[in-house]
Amino acid sequence: MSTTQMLKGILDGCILAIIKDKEVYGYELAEKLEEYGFQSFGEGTIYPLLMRMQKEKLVTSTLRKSTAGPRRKYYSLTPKGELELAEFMERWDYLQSNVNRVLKHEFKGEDNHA
Amino acid sequence: MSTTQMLKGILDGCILAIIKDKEVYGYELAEKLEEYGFQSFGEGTIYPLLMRMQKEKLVTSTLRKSTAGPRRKYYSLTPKGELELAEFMERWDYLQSNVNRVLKHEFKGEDNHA
DNA sequence: CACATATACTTTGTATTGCAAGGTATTTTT
DNA sequence: AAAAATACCTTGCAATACAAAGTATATGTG
Repeated sequence: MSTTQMLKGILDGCILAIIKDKEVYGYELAEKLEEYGFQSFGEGTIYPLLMRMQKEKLVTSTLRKSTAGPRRKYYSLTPKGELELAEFMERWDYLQSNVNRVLKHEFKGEDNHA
Repeated sequence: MSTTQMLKGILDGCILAIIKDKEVYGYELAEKLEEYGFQSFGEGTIYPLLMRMQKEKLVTSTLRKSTAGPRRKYYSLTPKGELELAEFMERWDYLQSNVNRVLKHEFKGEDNHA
């Protein structure tokens, strides 16, 4: 039971959302996630995830020169990725509702205005 | 990317919350979760989880006779379990905020009243 | 009583995924 | 030339939801 486990299947969606907003490269992504309040993510988390998403054709990548190091791999959403993001948001809303209901001991359909 | 993955580390907390409300046995738990809006959970999910939580001393169990089958194993929270539940709720709030911020593209500290 | 059915719990194995650790390559700075 | 920062990749591990198959107990039916 840790924060780590709770990110499973959720980090994907967050990354899709960030990429949709703006083309991003991996190294930059870790920083962005922190700006949104998340803990700091290591590279062992970010890169494999991005590569997995590319394999599933949710994102595409293009290499671009950097002014301060090796070339960056910029990722952007594919149409399939946009669809996946939309589906993720639905799943997330659903999950949120259910968990919050459990924590407040409200059955579905019950309206329990405190 | 599935709903399954998104439950990791969250289902624990939900079960703790349900048990805190009222002593519950495994078979019954699956039904309860559905009442809260979740999909139906198989036994391969519920039982191992309960046993794991007992191993971690978050819950205790007592066998009681049933009128309609073999004895039921009723679970209730230990003080450690209550603490864990409280910590889970904090983690959950935190996660919820962060994910929702990402989905709305609001940085932390930014107030973005539409 | 024998047999089916529903209830109730256990065990084993698998797939997914976040993450640490170690490795490689490129650019700027000293 | 050497060091440091940037940027990406690979391997291996641990946690966990879940399916599948197994075991045992109570009730109901012929």
